[in-house]
Amino acid sequence: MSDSRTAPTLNDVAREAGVSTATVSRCLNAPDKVVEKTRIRVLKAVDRLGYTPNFAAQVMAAKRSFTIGAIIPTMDNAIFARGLQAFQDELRDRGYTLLVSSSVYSPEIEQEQIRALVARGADGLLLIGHDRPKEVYDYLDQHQVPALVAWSHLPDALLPSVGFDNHGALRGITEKVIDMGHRNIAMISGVTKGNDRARDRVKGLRDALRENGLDPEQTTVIETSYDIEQGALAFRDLMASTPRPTAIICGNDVLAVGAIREAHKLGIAVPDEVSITGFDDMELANVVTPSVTTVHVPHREMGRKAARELTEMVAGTSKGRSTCLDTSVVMRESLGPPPSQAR
Amino acid sequence: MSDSRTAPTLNDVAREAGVSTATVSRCLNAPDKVVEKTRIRVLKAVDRLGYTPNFAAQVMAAKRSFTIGAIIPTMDNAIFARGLQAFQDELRDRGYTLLVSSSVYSPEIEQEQIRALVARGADGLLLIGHDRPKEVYDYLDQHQVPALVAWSHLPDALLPSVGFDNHGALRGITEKVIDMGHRNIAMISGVTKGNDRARDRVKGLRDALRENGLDPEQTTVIETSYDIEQGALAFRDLMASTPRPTAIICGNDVLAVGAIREAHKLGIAVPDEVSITGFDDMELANVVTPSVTTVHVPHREMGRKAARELTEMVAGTSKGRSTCLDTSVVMRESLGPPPSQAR
DNA sequence: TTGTAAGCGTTATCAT
DNA sequence: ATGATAACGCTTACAA
Repeated sequence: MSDSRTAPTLNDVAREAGVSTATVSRCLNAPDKVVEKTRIRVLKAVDRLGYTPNFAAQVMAAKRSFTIGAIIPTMDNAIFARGLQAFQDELRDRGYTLLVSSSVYSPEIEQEQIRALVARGADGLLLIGHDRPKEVYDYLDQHQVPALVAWSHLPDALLPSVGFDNHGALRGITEKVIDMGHRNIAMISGVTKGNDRARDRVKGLRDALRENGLDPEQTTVIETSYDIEQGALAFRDLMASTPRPTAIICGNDVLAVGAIREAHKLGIAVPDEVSITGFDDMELANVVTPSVTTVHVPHREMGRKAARELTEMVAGTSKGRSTCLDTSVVMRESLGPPPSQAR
Repeated sequence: MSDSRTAPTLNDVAREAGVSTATVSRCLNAPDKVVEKTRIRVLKAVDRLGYTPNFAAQVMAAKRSFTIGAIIPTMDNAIFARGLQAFQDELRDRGYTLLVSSSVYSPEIEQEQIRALVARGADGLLLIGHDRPKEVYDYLDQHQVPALVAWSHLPDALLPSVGFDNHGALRGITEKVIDMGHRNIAMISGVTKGNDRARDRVKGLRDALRENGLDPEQTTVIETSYDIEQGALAFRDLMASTPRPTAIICGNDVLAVGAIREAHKLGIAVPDEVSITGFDDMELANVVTPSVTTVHVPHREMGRKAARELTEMVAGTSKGRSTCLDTSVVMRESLGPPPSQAR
């Protein structure tokens, strides 16, 4: 039917239907502005040719893409999966398409991906956390691209955020650990450089210790990447130190699971000999043995709320409102009182 | 510096540097076609204005985007994460950007996402599995978009694929189970509709049973979505049936982990009372207790190979070669001999 | 080596 | 209600 092996354009459709390109465009974008008879004819032509609008051309002409970009630190584990899926679902409902890419926890790559997404006409951007070079913010400002931060909440940051209080959450779980009777506590944290969530969590630990008369300076904090293997390694180190901590607070469930696995391997009973806690309440946390006491984060709600807020920002209905969602500690098996000889 | 609150264009740069737009374009795309002195002047202007090329315009003019799209069934768990990360890494090395979206296991959404990605000028597409309406293939054909299938390998499919033999892999693990002495085997499978991987795995089970003198008709196969909770539910059903199976083969590690968790809850010992196997060798599988005997899939290798093949297809260097990667059974704790009274 | 200008496929503003 | 036609920002012959 078509003259050659190439995608049909508006022009082809117009010719096929015997109308102008303007009419075809209207049929597609404002059907009520064209009389039924012509419309049917045009739509038939569209069907016959299998026409799909060229997006690049649309973006150029309309300066609007109904596309939202999201850049997450990693796709390699499920930390961001649930929240992002909810984000996409809500966006779909609102007529937007989500494009995702990963920065592999590298600021340079994130910057590159931001440029890629913006250049691609993304109407808005979802970013994770607030930590990034100032020039990125300048860039967003110059290009007038609305951006929203998730997974972190800072009231007076450069960008609005739909997140939660990482500092408070970790302080909360630390308090539970202290209430259990633990006095010798260590932490396995994610890499804090360029990661405000990880940094706030460590701060939360320190503050909770201080407020309870414990010395933050005497507390070991091992920093490592979010990886089961790394969690295991860090745990092994911690168990070799004297005095051995009776509770290990992990900055993330993945690390906690790594620690639990290593404990199992070393024949150290959890929580009888050492307690372990996580953060995120990933599915993983409730599946390992013992199940992980952790901080529950309302990922789905965060994703949905972020989608709503960001689309409103894009539509110009909102200047960007920040939301702080509640987290809670989920008590499971991996946290118990310290062994009696340690008292 | 800039006249207004809008992104600078080629024209702005050209004016700023006192050259034509063609020269600016050349500086960016073919630097050696312009003399050093001009180039420096231009690049300075680019810098000063914070210029980023408008991608839509580039795509329209050059009909090339250096973008690859991937549509995966879900981001909600880690099944595709590892392979996809490797895919992206390799693409980056080759100068391509990856855009991912999820179809939520729905053919309609997949189709919509394909159109979105193609309309956005994706140079090539990565799809999961071969099962989809013919019109999708027609669409890809008409738009001349190279596409590659992963996670599945079918020699004579419409699209080339870099995957593995789902049928053979499940047959392989079933044989191990039979060799262990099991005669009463059941399966918890993923949804097979529109999913050739899941379907091939079920077929693999049936064939292995038949080849070993067992009756596939007498074997219960429960079909459910890839979800820990669903795996748990299915396991509970299976345990309530008579005669109770002594081994449960799961179509996926997520299901296996759900089953293990439920066994734990029901006080059924794994593998002493019932053996459980998985598929994929996700990180998860080696972290639960007992660890899951499963089919190892070379996800990273698959991702890298797929990226190489697809970029070659895009470049026109390859017409699309299919590769079948090897899988292997990883023996862990969840598979053991059947309880003696069941013999 | 550099500039000119014709597209690329839409949308949107005017006319008609 | 429909049709011309000028953008949109870039690439790329072709000219100079």
